[in-house]
Amino acid sequence: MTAFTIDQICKQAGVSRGLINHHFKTKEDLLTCIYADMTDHLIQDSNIDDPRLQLVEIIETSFDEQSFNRSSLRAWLSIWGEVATNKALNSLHQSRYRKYKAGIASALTSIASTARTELDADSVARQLIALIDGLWLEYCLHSAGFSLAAARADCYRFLQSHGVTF
Amino acid sequence: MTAFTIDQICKQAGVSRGLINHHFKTKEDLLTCIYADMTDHLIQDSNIDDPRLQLVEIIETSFDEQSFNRSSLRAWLSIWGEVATNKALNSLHQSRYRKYKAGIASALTSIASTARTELDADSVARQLIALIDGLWLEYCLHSAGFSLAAARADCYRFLQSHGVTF
DNA sequence: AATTTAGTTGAACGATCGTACAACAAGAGA
DNA sequence: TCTCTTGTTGTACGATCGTTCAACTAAATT
Repeated sequence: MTAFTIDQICKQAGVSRGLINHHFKTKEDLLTCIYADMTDHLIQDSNIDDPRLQLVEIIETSFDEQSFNRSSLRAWLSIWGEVATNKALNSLHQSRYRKYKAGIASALTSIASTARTELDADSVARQLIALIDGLWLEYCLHSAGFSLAAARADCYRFLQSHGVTF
Repeated sequence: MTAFTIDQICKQAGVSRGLINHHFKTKEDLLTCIYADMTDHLIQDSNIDDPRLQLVEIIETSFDEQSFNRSSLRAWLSIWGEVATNKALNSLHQSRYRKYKAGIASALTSIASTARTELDADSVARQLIALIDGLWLEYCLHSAGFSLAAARADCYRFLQSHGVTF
């Protein structure tokens, strides 16, 4: 049951336990910083104009092996547990999710308007986020027979089924 | 950081700590039994003939407030952590997921053949599972503004976008 | 009636967790 | 040079974790 503990972090990072305690007041603080750092790229204003490429960037970075490999699962499990009970981390999660979803919905609306297709942007954005999270979770939970490439392909297929062409 | 501990289970269940230890050799054993119990309905042979209603049943039971409410999140977080490291629980998860996905893909293929539409059943099944898991996770992590009814509606919209009518 | 088995309790154990703290090194600013 | 801040280490403490175990109750079996 090797959980996401400070000792484990120290061992992997090669630093002392006191150092982490110096930089992060509590473990709640540490988890908050980790969460903020891991989700920064999702809410930053994109420097890409093409809404299609904005969606591509989200999908590619969401399944980037370097930042979201299987070993980061334990961190996310701890964060999710804390989001469910910790008020501060929960409100941070709420606001980030809202902005994240709004950005995707905006890109979808832009694409639909040029393609002259009908689309419930908010619902599709929510579905895409859930799809990304669910696929990533299943990728982490399956040691074999589940690749990041397949997950990415599923996301693209999902968008194509809503008229987003690449 | 009130995790999914035996003490917490005892308190909520109103039984002693020794009783759980008597029925479950280790905590790994307990988590395995919980996992098996919570996923039994997903792999049982359905007594429903209509493949559309099979999918409806999966979606409805997946977002059933009585069995999959927010308080079961901690159990799932523990289980997922164990699936990632524990070999026995991992192989159980693998086999259950395979059967779960195969059942959905079979229903989708059946629907597509009668509707004479093209469909990558395996990919859509994988997407649906990820969608369900992702929506449920987001439902648990959002204290407000996210209802089980909305999650169900998203699943039905997803299926409709693949030609499954209700 | 005697014995075995299953159900149940609570206390005790080692291990590990997050936190607090004293101590030291090094560099910046006065 | 002296002081103050910052970075870093290691130890120690109290709380809590999963596990073990002795003990008791009650039903089932012989």
